Amino acid sequence: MKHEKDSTTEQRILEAAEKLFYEKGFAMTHTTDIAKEVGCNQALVHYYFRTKEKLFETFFEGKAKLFMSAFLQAGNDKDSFEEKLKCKIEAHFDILRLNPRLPFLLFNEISTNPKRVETFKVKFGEMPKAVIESIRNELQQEIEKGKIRPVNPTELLLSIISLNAIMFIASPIIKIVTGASDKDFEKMVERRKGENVRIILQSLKPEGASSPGSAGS
Amino acid sequence: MKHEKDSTTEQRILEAAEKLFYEKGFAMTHTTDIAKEVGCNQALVHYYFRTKEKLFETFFEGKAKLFMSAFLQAGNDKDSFEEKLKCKIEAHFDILRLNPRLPFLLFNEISTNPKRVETFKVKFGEMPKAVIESIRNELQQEIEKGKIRPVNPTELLLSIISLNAIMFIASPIIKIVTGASDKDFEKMVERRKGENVRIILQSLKPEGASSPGSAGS
DNA sequence: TCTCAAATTAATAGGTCTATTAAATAGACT
DNA sequence: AGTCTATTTAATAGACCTATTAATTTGAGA
Repeated sequence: MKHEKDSTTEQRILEAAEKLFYEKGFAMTHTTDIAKEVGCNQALVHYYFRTKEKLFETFFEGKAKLFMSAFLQAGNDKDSFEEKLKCKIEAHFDILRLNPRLPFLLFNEISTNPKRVETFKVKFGEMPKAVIESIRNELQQEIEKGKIRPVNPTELLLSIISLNAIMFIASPIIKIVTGASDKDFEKMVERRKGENVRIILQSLKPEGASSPGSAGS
Repeated sequence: MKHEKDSTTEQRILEAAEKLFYEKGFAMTHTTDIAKEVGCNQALVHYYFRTKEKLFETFFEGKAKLFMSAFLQAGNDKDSFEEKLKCKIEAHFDILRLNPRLPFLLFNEISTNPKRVETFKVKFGEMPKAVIESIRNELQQEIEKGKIRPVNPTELLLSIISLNAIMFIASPIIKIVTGASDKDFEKMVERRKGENVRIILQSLKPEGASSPGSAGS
């Protein structure tokens, strides 16, 4: 009677599935591929996860939470608003760096598969709202002090997520366009992290701060 | 003998394919689906496009160029650098608004299918480089005048693309998180266009422009 | 009307993928 | 050793998908 959780085979199947789902998406990954990757019989994949759909959901749910987790914890010990925000941005960026295919997969599955939307709603729950409210609070204080211009927290969050995610979503195109090697690209990624912090912080500054030319409307 | 280009059927098949490829991606769209969408026999799809692969490439190539086209034409008649840039950003944004699934598809296919990378290289050719060089020129002049801080044109382009694309890539998540209706979302999109211009322009301002607090590193 | 090519369809070969089934294996416990 | 359960495999049913083929329809021109 052997049934320890995370024993070996089940775990290894899930890991192989993760790798392949990341690489090729749901539709292009077959249970046979997964079995081959693990080196086991294809029926085993179904033995443990019943259907490919369920296997994918296990994987998907596991990853979904990771995505925004950075915004909740990081930087709460820091004093200044800017430091806190910087920490959150960087923490999020680092999570994505460790899971470069994650944002893509998230957007992909939610866009193409109505089922995922439900999963996402249920599993994500109120987390994003909590994140947004927490940011709204912080923002409010700074806005009242006149240190930053009025900003919608949702939009701020979107800006951060988009700037952070894009390096990883667009990496193949970036490599093509710039002709960067993997090592070059790694450097670009690191640079980009700082750049994103700068862009965000600078975008928060109040109006009329050294505006050149006639930047009308 | 009937062989006018863009007659009807071939066109309609391509359009149906576009719709479905956008919605469900390459792998999840079947030639039978396309035929059903058109209301014709499935063999017709193959009659006109030989293989599903070729059909997709026709579609893909057609769309790929659209993506960056905005940066080449728009705003070249404007005087100030800021106006020019604003035009380009907005033109690009508007293209995406008309083709909301385009950025996603582009990233998706290039990421998951090595074949696409080649197609992209060949068909895109030097276009992105031309765009980048053109921007580099404009930037250089402004940087020398001290009106903006030193910025890598590639990174600027990436920032613009990412900010513009994200509304459309992430729209399902945004709708879930914010609970926005389609109409609300449409407003958000419009707002976002202006916001992106502002973020980009502000991010270009030189250092030390009304920096609040101790914005160290 | 007759002819011929293009357009369209019905039918199906051939391949692949998921999921199930039944049988074989291994390991713990008696 | 013998039993029992969990694990693993081989085999295959059943769907479904792409692509091809051969036959049918359509329409334009001789």
